[in-house]
Amino acid sequence: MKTRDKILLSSLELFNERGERNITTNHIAAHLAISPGNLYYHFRNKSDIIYEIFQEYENLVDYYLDIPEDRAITLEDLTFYLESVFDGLWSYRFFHRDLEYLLDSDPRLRRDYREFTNRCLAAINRIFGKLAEAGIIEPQPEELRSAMSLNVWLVITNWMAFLKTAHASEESASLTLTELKQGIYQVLTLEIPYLTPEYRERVMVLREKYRPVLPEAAPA
Amino acid sequence: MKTRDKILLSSLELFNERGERNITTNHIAAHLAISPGNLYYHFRNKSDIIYEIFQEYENLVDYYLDIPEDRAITLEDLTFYLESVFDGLWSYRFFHRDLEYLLDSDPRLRRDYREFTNRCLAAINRIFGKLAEAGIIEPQPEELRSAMSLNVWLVITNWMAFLKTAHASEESASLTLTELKQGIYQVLTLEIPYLTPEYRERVMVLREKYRPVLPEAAPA
DNA sequence: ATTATCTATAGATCTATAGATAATGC
DNA sequence: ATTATCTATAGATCTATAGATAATGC
Repeated sequence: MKTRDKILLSSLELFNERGERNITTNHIAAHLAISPGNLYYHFRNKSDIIYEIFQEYENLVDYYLDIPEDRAITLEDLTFYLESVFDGLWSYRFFHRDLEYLLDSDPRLRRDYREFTNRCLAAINRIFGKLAEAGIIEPQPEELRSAMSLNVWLVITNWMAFLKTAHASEESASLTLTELKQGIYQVLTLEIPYLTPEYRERVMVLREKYRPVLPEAAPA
Repeated sequence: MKTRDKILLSSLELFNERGERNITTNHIAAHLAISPGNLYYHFRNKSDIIYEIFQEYENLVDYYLDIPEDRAITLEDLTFYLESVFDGLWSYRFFHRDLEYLLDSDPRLRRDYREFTNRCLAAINRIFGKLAEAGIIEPQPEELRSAMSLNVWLVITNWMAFLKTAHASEESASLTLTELKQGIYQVLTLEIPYLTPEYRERVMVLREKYRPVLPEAAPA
């Protein structure tokens, strides 16, 4: 593998494990056993590395959220979308952790991320529309559907922070992909009141598979 | 005012305006026109300053979320709780922005914040219970009520990040308390399907007051 | 010839303390 | 006497570059 790609890969790994804020260009170079000078030969600075990693993330999610126009949607499709989005969040989990700082530091990233969010919201909205067409949920007015889509997005993008800050009783290192996917339980909770009688039971069974194991309130 | 209190106040102000990550002990001292040495006379380090500020935040929210045991809850109470929580978020808005890093840096804060979250979740849960008692929403099984409470919490604590990252078209500095409170619209959206016929219209009118003005998709 | 890499380092911070001095409260 | 403050600074990073050297591809 080319050094340039190794830098991107190691950076992602280190960012995910220890947080972007805790990783400097020195750390990345040291981890790869190359000189800092070499790293700066391939990238102008840390921001450029992050920007490229974001573009990978964006492409991945865009690819998964490509909603078919020509056919009806199924419960299996819905499961796939949810699983994929949480897979993406997991692989690039450093990103949302320091999102605000990253966007403040790089105008390109701010612009791209805003558009990315809009695409995701539009995709969620379209999924709600197709779920209604498929008779899985009751159709809702556009106004409500948009607000619901936004709530889905807020729950999805905040679930990991919740796990890392409130759930984990000790070090945050212990977070697993399985726990992360329990966020699907929370997303499906949002849809319960809108389910059609025909699908209600099937969705409840699906939801049950992701039930989070919440911690006891910590002892005083 | 005592220098110690001035340090706490200025720190909060600077953290909120420019982000905790961008503010060093030097910045705080310079802003107050005192020497760094003086700052370190009053606080052992930045973490200690943040910990005290968190305790203020915690006390404020605990005070607002004191749910009365002896009487029924009204729609005005609900409005008060929602407004208060967003007021608290606004006053200490730096906190959630860098939450994960802050908790990783200070075990006391991690422990306290976890308990704080649990108290907030319990309060939301209790509010749902009392709303049902008051005939504002339909009663729901405990299982569902807990999941709903968690979703409310996820929406509340992520709304500001959404505004700052996706909504704001230019600099993040422009965020206002009014925009922040439009998060109430999103929270009330979660409750719509559970409203009783008697209260449905009144809650919809209340919700309408907080309707967010969402941005157009940015031009390419 | 061009591309990739290393060594060495300047310059910019930041944290935190030691030690001297000034201000305050009995 | 005690509390509050300042000056000065050591020590630890981190970013980013200049300039030399090594490796690679025609």
